[in-house]
Amino acid sequence: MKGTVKTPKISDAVVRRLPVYLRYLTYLQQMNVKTVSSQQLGKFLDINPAQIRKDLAYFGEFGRKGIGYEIEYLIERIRAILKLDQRINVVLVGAGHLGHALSNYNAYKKDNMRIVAIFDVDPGKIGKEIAGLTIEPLDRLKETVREKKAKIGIIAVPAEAAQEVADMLVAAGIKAILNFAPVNLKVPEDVRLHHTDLTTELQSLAYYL
Amino acid sequence: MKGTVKTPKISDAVVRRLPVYLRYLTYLQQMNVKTVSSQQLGKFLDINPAQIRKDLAYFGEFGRKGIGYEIEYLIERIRAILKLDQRINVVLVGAGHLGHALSNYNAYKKDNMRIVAIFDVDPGKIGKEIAGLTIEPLDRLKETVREKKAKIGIIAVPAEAAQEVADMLVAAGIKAILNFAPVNLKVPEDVRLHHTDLTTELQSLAYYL
DNA sequence: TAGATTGTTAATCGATTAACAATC
DNA sequence: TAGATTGTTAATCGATTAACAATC
Repeated sequence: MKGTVKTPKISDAVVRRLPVYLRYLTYLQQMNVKTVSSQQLGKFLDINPAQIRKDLAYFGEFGRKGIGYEIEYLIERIRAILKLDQRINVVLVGAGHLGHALSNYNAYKKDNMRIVAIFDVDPGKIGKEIAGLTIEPLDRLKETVREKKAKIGIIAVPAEAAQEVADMLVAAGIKAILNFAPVNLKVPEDVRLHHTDLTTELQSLAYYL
Repeated sequence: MKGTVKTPKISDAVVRRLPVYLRYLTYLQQMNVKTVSSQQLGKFLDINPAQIRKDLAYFGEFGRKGIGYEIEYLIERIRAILKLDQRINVVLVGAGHLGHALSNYNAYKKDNMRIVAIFDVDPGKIGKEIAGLTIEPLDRLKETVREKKAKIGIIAVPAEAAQEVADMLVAAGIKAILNFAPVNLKVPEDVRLHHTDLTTELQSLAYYL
């Protein structure tokens, strides 16, 4: 399938900066600031102002020459770009401490992103509540993903179980996975896989000592 | 330029791949594999073989032409590069669910990296044990960092408290910080700061839906 | 040996930064 | 208006990939 060139290819680096902009803009909004320039944003975030302007310009003309960006409007636009203006349901697999920590992020403000189900294999955990959600057995995954129309899956299980869980998420129709297990997962090309790994973070940090 | 030794500047991207190599090499070692080529490594890790060879060549000639890399030796060398052959003490601030999850990574094999102290401000938590460590009050931070010769600090506190904790870690002499709070911290230039942020990860993932 | 694979240089690709006309 | 700031093109920088002589 070549040729659907509607959107210019946006690099992952750009996409990853958008939530960073969003967070600071939201903070400024709370401070009752109305407009901000790429200069000011860049100074606080340690990002080159030209880069900020370029990042935003991929998606439209959000600023006003001589003025800067109107904060409320820019927040609205970035949220739309990231699809945060729509309801996005997330399922979480693994109800250990990490799973607990993650489910608490649920309380996240006016975000439409919500963890709507938590799964575990441990019979001792199944049936218990975390953050208002009842822990379900893993074999309910596919059914629940369908029922809740979940689009994102989070893997917070031990490394040994992670690939199996990933396969189950894929089989359930999940197209975006955030993996916290310290292992390189294999997923089909049409599934977006992000990986956050404490071990890797700490080990690479050690290099700079 | 005879006599001038150019210290090749190693990019962060390279450093971040080393732990990934290390993890797969360790797996291969457990599988009793003795040697591996950049080709094989690259195929499994989805990394260009030339890049793997180049990454490793920054640090020395670890392979043998026509053969590949001897796994045990390469593991040893990467561990030395990352300073994982030395004892590295880590302090963790924040004994919530995330802190719990992080301290469990302690059990990490033959790693010489160890979380040696956990801090919190909550009087209800101070004195309790996590993973064999007694939670200390935050005002003991400086003293404990010195006593234990800790080199890395992990911030696992709410966003509002994160900058203050960062300042305390810096004041205590910590030179490398891993921040899990969803906020942009300011630290002196000589302090290495890495940031892992669930919110940002999830939000950027939403873009790809 | 001959095939395989490294280490390294050169080529390519992509991302960041500088510069500036347009314009608020 | 005149100063400020965007959006965008051009220049630069850096990272990835290809290619290949050296050699196991």
